[in-house]
Amino acid sequence: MSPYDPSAFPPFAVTVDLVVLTVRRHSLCALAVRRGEAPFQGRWALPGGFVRADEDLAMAAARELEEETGLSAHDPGTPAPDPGNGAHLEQLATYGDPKRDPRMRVVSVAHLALAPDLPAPKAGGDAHSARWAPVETFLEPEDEETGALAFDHAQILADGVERARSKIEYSSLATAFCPPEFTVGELRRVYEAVWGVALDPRNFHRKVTGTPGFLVPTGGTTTRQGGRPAQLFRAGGATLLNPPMLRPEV
Amino acid sequence: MSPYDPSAFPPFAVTVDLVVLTVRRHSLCALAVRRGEAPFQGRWALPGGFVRADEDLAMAAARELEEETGLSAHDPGTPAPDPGNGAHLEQLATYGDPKRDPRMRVVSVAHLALAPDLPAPKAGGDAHSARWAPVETFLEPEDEETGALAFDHAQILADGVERARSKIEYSSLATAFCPPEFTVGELRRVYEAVWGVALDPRNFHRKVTGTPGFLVPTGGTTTRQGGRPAQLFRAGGATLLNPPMLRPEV
DNA sequence: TCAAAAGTGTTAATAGTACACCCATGA
DNA sequence: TCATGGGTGTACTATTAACACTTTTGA
Repeated sequence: MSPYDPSAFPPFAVTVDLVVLTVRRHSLCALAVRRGEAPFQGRWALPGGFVRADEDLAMAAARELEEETGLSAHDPGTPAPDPGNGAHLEQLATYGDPKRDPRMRVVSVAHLALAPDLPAPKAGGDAHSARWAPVETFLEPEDEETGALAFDHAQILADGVERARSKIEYSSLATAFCPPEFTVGELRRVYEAVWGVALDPRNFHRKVTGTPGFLVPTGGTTTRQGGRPAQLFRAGGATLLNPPMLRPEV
Repeated sequence: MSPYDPSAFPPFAVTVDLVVLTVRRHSLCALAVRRGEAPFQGRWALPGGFVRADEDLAMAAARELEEETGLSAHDPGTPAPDPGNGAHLEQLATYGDPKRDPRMRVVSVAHLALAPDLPAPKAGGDAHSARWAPVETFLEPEDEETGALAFDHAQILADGVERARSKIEYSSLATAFCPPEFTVGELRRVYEAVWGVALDPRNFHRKVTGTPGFLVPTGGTTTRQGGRPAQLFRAGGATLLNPPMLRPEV
């Protein structure tokens, strides 16, 4: 066989699908859009679309993210250039089962985006309906109507959630769910929402403030959570946490 | 825009490329094949090929692996069904820069395979030349002739090596580099080769034998490494190590 | 008898856990 | 004044790192 014969190859469509996660009201939420056409018409799905002919995969994902949410994306490597409305974006995995789309052979390169809770709902470039809902709504749907994502999107979402849950253990990625300036308590509530556990506020405080490069104080304080004023922090330069945050068992 | 219009989409070729790693003579080695045709004719490249029209991505990767090495693949989830010549195989990442192949738009879904040192060299289904070489040969090539992989394969290899290096920290994946039965010392030399560090044999022994489910003794012993006879072990059922192996700094 | 690798014991330093306790604000 | 989170101190435990020491083989 000739492994690189350019003349004879089966044609594929390539799409990007997005797992967009945020933390709202103490729970981890994902963005879903309602499908306007067959197949799976009327069902909820992950946002996504075709990769264009001249476009890199990361570019396509960033474009789709911007179209759906108004968020600009920044690469994992570089710190947020636009802290106001930037989101973390990284490639997740690729899904290529021959039967995953009933119409044709589609390979989808899924991406994972993590965003702070958006003050503006969704900047709808398109007029289609979209919503944030707790990930359990889609992963353990009680009702086909409100849950049960189209295609293999439930699997993609599950993989994205798992990636987020494990990656905040050993990286500073949890700050991607926070506004540009945030308190230690707000960061702790992100961990609690993503992991679905309760953490000791005292030990958490010592841990994150004691990890060099994780948080840098801005000098300001806030009382937006009530109680004693809390120091405000920005995300520091460190991306890898050593030692990691420990996710409680059970 | 219509995100799922099946009639108008740019056609892509989809390939799988393989980062196949093994440990030989105390160093981490990768499999490369020599390209017989343009572009990059005569240069070394990662093994790979087109995904067929009716084939899943994992199937395509397993097929290419078998064609190149004679190794059967087993999924990360399931324990090796054929401990004799099975390899660990998992998806790595997808590379889709529009210019990564000068001929046409090719999206490559890279996979990572980890195999024990093969007694038989390579079962060449094809007659093309192939070789194992230390990963540094390709990642820091002193000479274009012997190193310098084709396309973006140096980046793919670097990503695969990084994945392997980090994953043996918190999983039992290092056993994929070992024969079906192995000693603690052999497992330690795998860690040392992959990380490029020296580990304390005494603490390593306590650590791996004390982690439940990591290793199960077979009852046999061997003196194939010289010195006092060492117990033989098989890989246990555990896939996640908690607490993880710690990679020394620097 | 010696070298080489396997394996055990011990100890000091480090890091995590569980809580008692105080602080600064708004209502 | 009280409730609410923010933040510090401290004792206890678990894990790691360093290394002395014994065991069992082949040469």
